[in-house]
Amino acid sequence: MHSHTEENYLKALFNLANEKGEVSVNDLSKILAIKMPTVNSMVKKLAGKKLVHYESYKPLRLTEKGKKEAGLIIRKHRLTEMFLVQKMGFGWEQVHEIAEQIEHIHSPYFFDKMDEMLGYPKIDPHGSPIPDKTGKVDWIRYEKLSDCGAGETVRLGAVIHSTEEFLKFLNSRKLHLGLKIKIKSVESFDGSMVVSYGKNSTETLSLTVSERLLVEKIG
Amino acid sequence: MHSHTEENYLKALFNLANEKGEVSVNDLSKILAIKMPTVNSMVKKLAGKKLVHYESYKPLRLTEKGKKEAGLIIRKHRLTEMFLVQKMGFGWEQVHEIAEQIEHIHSPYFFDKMDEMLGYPKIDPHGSPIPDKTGKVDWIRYEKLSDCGAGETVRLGAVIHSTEEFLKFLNSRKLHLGLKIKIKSVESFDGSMVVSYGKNSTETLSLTVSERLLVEKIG
DNA sequence: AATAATTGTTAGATTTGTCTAACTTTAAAC
DNA sequence: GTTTAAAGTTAGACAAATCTAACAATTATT
Repeated sequence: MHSHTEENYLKALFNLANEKGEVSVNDLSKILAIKMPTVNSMVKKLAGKKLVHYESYKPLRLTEKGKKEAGLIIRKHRLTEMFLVQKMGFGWEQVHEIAEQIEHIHSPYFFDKMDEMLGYPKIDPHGSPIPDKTGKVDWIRYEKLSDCGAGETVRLGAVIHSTEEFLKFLNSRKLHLGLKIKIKSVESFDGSMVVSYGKNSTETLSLTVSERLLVEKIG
Repeated sequence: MHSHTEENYLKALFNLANEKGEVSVNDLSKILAIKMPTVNSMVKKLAGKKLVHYESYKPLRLTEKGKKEAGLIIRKHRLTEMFLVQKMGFGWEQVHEIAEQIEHIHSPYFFDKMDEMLGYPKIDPHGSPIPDKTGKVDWIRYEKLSDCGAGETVRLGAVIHSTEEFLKFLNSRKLHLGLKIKIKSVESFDGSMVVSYGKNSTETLSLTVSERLLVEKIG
């Protein structure tokens, strides 16, 4: 089908589009750690395959075909992460690197089997939605914890920009998906939040952290 | 570490050496479906990395380093096959293609976890030995069923040249590892064998089949 | 032993994905 | 509204892994 390399470009385009809206050659270059001229020639190649809409000096956009392909790769990535956590006992902070490689495996049976064993999960271990078999993503509308106010109670639904570093930090604070969090107060000058969750503990979360936690309001 | 391509050459060299003793550029070329000049330049490159002993017009030999690297790749392949069969419910005829891809994943944790979940298996689903963590293989000395005689009773220990086609054939005859087989007679003119196993069944196995079944004599 | 067939090697072209250097266009700053 | 900075593009080089064509060495055949 597509090369390992092409798949990485598609995936990066997909993810960047969902984070920032418009995607530039420069963004792609930074995220992939590949120089701009290389990216430029590659997106032209992808445009030739009708995976990307490309016009000089204009933002990059995936075609419908490109979105579907990207969605299917991300599906493999997220199913793998879920499998690694649920069936192999890895921590949510350990699975990205491995899934990054396994997502390129070509074998419908393999991923279908994972899906089946996992009971057709809708989200991955970080709360991100798993695209369906057509590559379509069912976006869950969460809001950032940082956009919530004092007195509100929320449930932690997903984590974004989930680097190993950040996930280890969350582990150390016993912060996990599904956790009910009460916002006690918000410091207006630095945006830090005092919250409580779990065993009566009281914790302070910096804005850097609360911006990366996606929640739904409850009660 | 090494490229995907290099790993495939090492694995092929290792397997060929264990099947035929000496390995030629031509053998490698055929097994990898890569033209001889390409193979020639590649083995020189591997020689440059001290993985292969190379001299013009002489048979190819893996160095100790090469054997170790190859053993570790084969370890990953066979652990994966075992995992797919034991933990994911695949049939022994379905796992080769998938393992062929997963063997190139770089992640000690991933394979260690498989190993642990499987209880540190010594053989794969086809009876081939799984190299240890240093890449060393503990060869099991089986003999071919075709080398056994009438009246002998044997246990099926391994299958060689196990293509999907062949394994499906074995499935259809209910032939599986560990099965006790009694040799009733051997046709001298074509080498075919009349055997019995399982539920009193009587089967005839062609030489083509009995040459690919490795057994140990029992009682 | 001479000849034919097979195997191995060399040389040079091709593709993919990368780079650097130089130039152009668009956007930002003053 | 110039000028400067950032982003984008073009051109050309390069490494990895492949190929074909031509030639050389070894092995097999008669």
